[in-house]
Amino acid sequence: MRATKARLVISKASKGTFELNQDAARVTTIVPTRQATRSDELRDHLEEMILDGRLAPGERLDEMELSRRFGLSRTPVREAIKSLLAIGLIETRGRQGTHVALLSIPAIIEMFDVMASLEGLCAKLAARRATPSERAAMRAVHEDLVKAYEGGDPVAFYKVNQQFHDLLYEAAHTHFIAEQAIQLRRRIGAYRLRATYQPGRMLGTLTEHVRIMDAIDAGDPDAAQKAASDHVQLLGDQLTDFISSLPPRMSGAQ
Amino acid sequence: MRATKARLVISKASKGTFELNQDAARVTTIVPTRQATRSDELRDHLEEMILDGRLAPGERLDEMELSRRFGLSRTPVREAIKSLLAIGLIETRGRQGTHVALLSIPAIIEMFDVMASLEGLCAKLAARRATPSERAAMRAVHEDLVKAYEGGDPVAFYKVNQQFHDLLYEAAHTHFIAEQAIQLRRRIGAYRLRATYQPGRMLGTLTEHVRIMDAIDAGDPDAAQKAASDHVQLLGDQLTDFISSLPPRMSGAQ
DNA sequence: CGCGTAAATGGCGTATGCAAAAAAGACAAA
DNA sequence: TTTGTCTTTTTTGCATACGCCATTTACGCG
Repeated sequence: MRATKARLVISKASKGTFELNQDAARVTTIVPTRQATRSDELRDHLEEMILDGRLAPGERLDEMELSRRFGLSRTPVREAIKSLLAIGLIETRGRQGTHVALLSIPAIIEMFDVMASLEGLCAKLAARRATPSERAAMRAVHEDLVKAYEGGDPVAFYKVNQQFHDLLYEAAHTHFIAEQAIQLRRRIGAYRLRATYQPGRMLGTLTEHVRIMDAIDAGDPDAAQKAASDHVQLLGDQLTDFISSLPPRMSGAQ
Repeated sequence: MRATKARLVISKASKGTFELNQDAARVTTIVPTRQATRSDELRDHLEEMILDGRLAPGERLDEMELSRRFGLSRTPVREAIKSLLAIGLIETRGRQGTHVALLSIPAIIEMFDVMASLEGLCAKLAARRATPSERAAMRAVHEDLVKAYEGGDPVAFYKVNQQFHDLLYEAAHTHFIAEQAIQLRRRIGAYRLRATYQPGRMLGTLTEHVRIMDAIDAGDPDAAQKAASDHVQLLGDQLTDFISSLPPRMSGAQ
């Protein structure tokens, strides 16, 4: 198989380019983002598949099958798998191949605990550090979220909601914490999406977001921390209630 | 280079065996732990080298050099690197190879913030869940810690202190949170050791530990959470003060 | 003497082949 | 029927080879 063979373009082409980092009006630094390798693309693609449920928890990831399916050799496949292994999204069971990680319900609860802490930290910092434009951006996205709610589109709601939280991380001006939060969000993303469908959750989200934004605007770090933490905790509670109510076979959790 | 060539046994031989998981008196599940591959060994070894400073922040990791040095081909080296990349211990700068991650001071501060949250969560859970024997074990290790303090041995103190925190995680009966805490502790471990040498830190640690244990014994989750969180936060504050006081060249942080 | 362009070199990403180990299956014996 | 062992097959782990890209260096031209 040579380079002439049709190469599958796996995911978004947002990589392999340059990011223009316009700090001030004058300086324009060019940060060369490493162009995505096939291994990177596959990793992102697999991650996406896991998160949106195309790869169910427990499902097997066969190296050769993936090679065939995506038209590359086993080497990049193995490297992608190694990455996902290190994050904890997948796990190896002896010699029986690698499988999408199964999350126990206690583990999910713990994850939401941690997530709540992280979001709380971000909100606390945002209350101290957010610029006026960042606050405005959050309000603006919140308007979008209201629209998505009124439109009754859970998927759009889920996406816009994610934007809101991204803005929160940005407003906190953190690097490590935001990174951890995003990584954790990925791990529980598959479950989190389901929570959106819970009755009353979308409306609850809206009011909770307002509470967070108000605290940030008021410059009250403690209130912001509590508001954000509670927000995530409520989500987690509702989700775990939901999962617990399902028959074990359907829950996707062992 | 064939298998006959002398193979470097890199690290602890704790893997490649079976773990007996005796749940009750009757059931004995056997969890086959995958035997450590060369890639895994190298990953652990590199991680150790990074943490104890043999690989300095910013130092380059050359694939071929590592292959030569450890007597294996580039493939397992690359896989080990991929794993460390995913964790964030190393990073790739453009096309110039991979380097040990440089931690900025703000990043270190954030890490201690997160660490404080995680420890707080564990303490909170421990206050609710710790068994009498677990509480007793913490007291016992604390006695060792006092002895290490009286003996004036910072390295021993550091190690026993780590034991204490491990016991805290255990008493919390968590899996995910403890895992996260340990992983994070590894990332800031190199800096944390230095904090032990700060004047008054060892004594402070002792009194703070007592506060944590008292809260746990009293069954007061909130007090335990705050005590543990404050404990880590104090450590972090003192450490960042110390690092900030160093000339930039010596700090190991950019 | 400086700058731009082209060749060279070093390193990285990917493909492929081989060997070993473990799981699965078949067959025989108790 | 069940169990134990041997064989087969599947799959993983590692080594090696090759092509490409980027950086660097050297040479020529202005």
